[in-house]
Order: sequence, then structure tokens, then C-alpha cells
Amino acid sequence: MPVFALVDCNNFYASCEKLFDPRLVDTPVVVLSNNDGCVVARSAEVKALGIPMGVPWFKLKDTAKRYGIVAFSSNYELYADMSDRVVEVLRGFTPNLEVYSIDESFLDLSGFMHLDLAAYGSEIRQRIQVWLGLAVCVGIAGSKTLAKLANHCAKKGYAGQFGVCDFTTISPAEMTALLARIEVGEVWGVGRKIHARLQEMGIKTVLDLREADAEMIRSRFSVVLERTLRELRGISCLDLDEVVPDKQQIMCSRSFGQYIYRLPELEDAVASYIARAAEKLRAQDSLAGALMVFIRTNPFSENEPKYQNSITLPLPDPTADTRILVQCGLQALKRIYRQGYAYQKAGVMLCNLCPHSMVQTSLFADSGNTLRNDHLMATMDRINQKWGRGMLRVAVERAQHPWQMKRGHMSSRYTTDWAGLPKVWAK
DNA sequence: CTATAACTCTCAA
DNA sequence: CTAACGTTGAGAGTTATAG
Repeated sequence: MPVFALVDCNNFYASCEKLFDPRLVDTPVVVLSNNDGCVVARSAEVKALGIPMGVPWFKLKDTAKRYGIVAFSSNYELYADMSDRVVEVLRGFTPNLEVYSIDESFLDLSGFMHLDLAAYGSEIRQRIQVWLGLAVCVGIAGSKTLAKLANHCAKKGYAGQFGVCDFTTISPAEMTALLARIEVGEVWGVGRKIHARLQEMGIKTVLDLREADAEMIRSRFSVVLERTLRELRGISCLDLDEVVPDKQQIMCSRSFGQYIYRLPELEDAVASYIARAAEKLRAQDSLAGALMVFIRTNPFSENEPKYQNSITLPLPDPTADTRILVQCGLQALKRIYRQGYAYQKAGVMLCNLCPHSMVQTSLFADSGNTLRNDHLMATMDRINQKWGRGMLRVAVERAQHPWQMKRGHMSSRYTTDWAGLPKVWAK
């Protein structure tokens, strides 16, 4: 009998920012997406103001001023480091754990069924609060989907005390009553589209979905939703994924701080995105078999002409060599670039990835040369790791990127950079 | 006609 | 002062294409 706990950090990005500036306790805080675009995290105070997730920041500025909302650009280094620390603490509670996202982990608690699981959950909560200063919620149940739902209940304080919710000890009648109170859209795997379709069919609550006919759900929707339904019934269909498999595709895309009109600037951007993607590729020791490049204008602007295009080029020999990938990417870019548009975003994707060890070398490849190039790339990665990204780069990439995304509200990298320590602490 | 590739849709954080 | 709206990845299902 499997038992899962889902541990989820509350308002993770916003909480990380608050953590390093005590003046911000009780202050409404939002964290913005890349380019200071949309709200991607809200502190409790902001949620209380009724501000929804995903609003564009420029639409919120007036409200923000009125209520004294403090905004931060996303500081991924900081969040990733805090996330690692959370996972490290969680590993103290179980040997089997799946890091599901930057702020969520599934814990296998099947070996702890002799314990009071709710109490164990409280202990987890306590320790992360005391050791790291972050608040988490814990949901416990016999399937991942139910554990997710239990976590939702823990956040709302539905069953039992706030912060922990254990479905394994709830009576069937209580469970039924609880599920009848929750909208079906809260279920993991039920997004906007499926929620609307379910509603139309009269399936409005989680209970409705649980009691629906599995065959019908499968035929009208998919095998995925059928699995979700079975998970809601307590039949565990999703295992803990402890080992993170290699990526099948690697992407790097970003919108620009200012529009780009000319090809050279686009080349600069695309080259730097490829360099970044290639680093990730080498980090997992893979080679790419094809490369996709896309560019597009702002889909939201109404008066300016719109254009978007993409192209995928196969690579003659699978490679992880930044220079080859950039060469290929620039050719691709030239083929889709059209003059006279205000480009707002570009991106690249490395596809058809295969492990370096498995590659079949071309009959005509010079293996000695390939080895030297691998070595060169490895050296480049080490230098860039030590001295900062872009220290060593291909020549099309400029040192300065005028198109770089906006990050007007950036906090310090408090935990990963000495220079990030605020001066006020030194006083 | 079948097997595979390519593309589309949906979801998640 | 104005204009301004994220990124990355997976899986399933459907359609197109090759042999």
C-alpha cells in the first residue's frame, strides 16, 4: 500500500524574497515573470487583496502603488538555492523522494505507516519553518493525485488543522463530504479546457468526477483523465519518479527588453540562446540531432503587423558543439527573418537528443577532431562556470545585449554571492 | 494499408 | 513621459507521409 506526502512551499518565490528583508513581513509582495511581464507569485497579503495570478505587471502598477505592493523581478538563482535546501531537509524524512518542481516534492511514506502520519507531516512543516524560515503545507494520501488534493485542503484548512491534511485517516463519509465541496478544476490534471467540458457535462465537483463512469471518461476525454479518476478513488496509478530522465528536448527562449528590428541583433540573441541551450545539452551529456529556431512579433499589439515563423534544421551529425549549432542556427534564422517587423521574442530548441555514448559516428567523421572539439567545449564550460556566463563565447555574440530582458526589481543573490549580502547587515 | 513521423492540444510549475 | 502580457517540458491523440 503506497502512501505519498506532497510537500509544497507556500507562495514560494514571494516567501524567498521576504525571507531576506525582514521589513517585508506583512507587506504585500509579488514576484514577476521574466522581462518583468506577469505576476507569477503572490504573498498572502496580495492574495487577500484579490489580485489574480498571471496579471501583466503594467496593468497592476496603479493598484500596487495604492496598496504599497512591492514587486520583484524573478531571481531564479535565489529560488533554486532555497529549493535545494528544502529538498535537503526533506531527505531527512524519507529515503524515497521525487522533486516534482522547484517548490514541490512527493515523499514516499509507505514505510512509516506505523506512525501518526499527520503528526509526521507537522514535524516536516515545523522543521522547514525553523531551519529555513519557509512555510510549507503537507498533504498525505494513498495516491499522488489525492496527495495533491490533500495539500490543497491543508492550504485551505479544510480538514483538521491548517498546514497538514491526512486523507489516510479520514472516514469514507467525511471524504465524500469533503470532495463534494471542492471544484473539479482543483484536481491535478484538470486544466482550463477540461474543466469547462466537465462542467458542461454536469461534473462540477471532485466527487462528481470520482463517481463518474471510467469508460465514459476514457472515451470522451483520454486515458490520462481516466487515470486521474482512478487515482481519486485511491487506486495509485502514478509511481514516484526518483530518477530524473534526460531531457528529450532542450529549449531556450526569451522575450526582449526592447523590440528588435534588424538581423544582426537577432543573430546576437539567437546565438546566445543556442549557447545556453548547448550548455544544458552538454550538462546531460547528450547530442542534438536537430535544431529549431523561431522568431515572432508581439501577439498582443493590435496595430503593428504580426509575423511569426519557425524552422527546424536536421544536423548532419548529432553534435553538442556550440560553434556548429550556432552556425546552423544562424542559417535557419536567415531563412525566416523578414525585414520590417518589430520582433519581440526569439527562441531555439534542440531536438532529437541522444546520449553522447550512443551516437553513431558518420563514416566520414574525423574521430580525433571530434575528441578535440569535445575537450574544447568542456573547457569552455568550466571557464564560464568559474568566471560567469558569456566569459568565453562565439564571436557573433556581443558582450552587451541591448535587447536583454527587463529586470528592474531584482533582489540580491543572497545565498550564492558574497556581494549579494546587503550593506545594512554589515553595519 | 500500416508503421512511423510530424504536428496539435492540453497541462503543469 | 510612454508603453508594457513568461518559460520549459512532457505525453497523448490526430493527421500526414513513406514504403
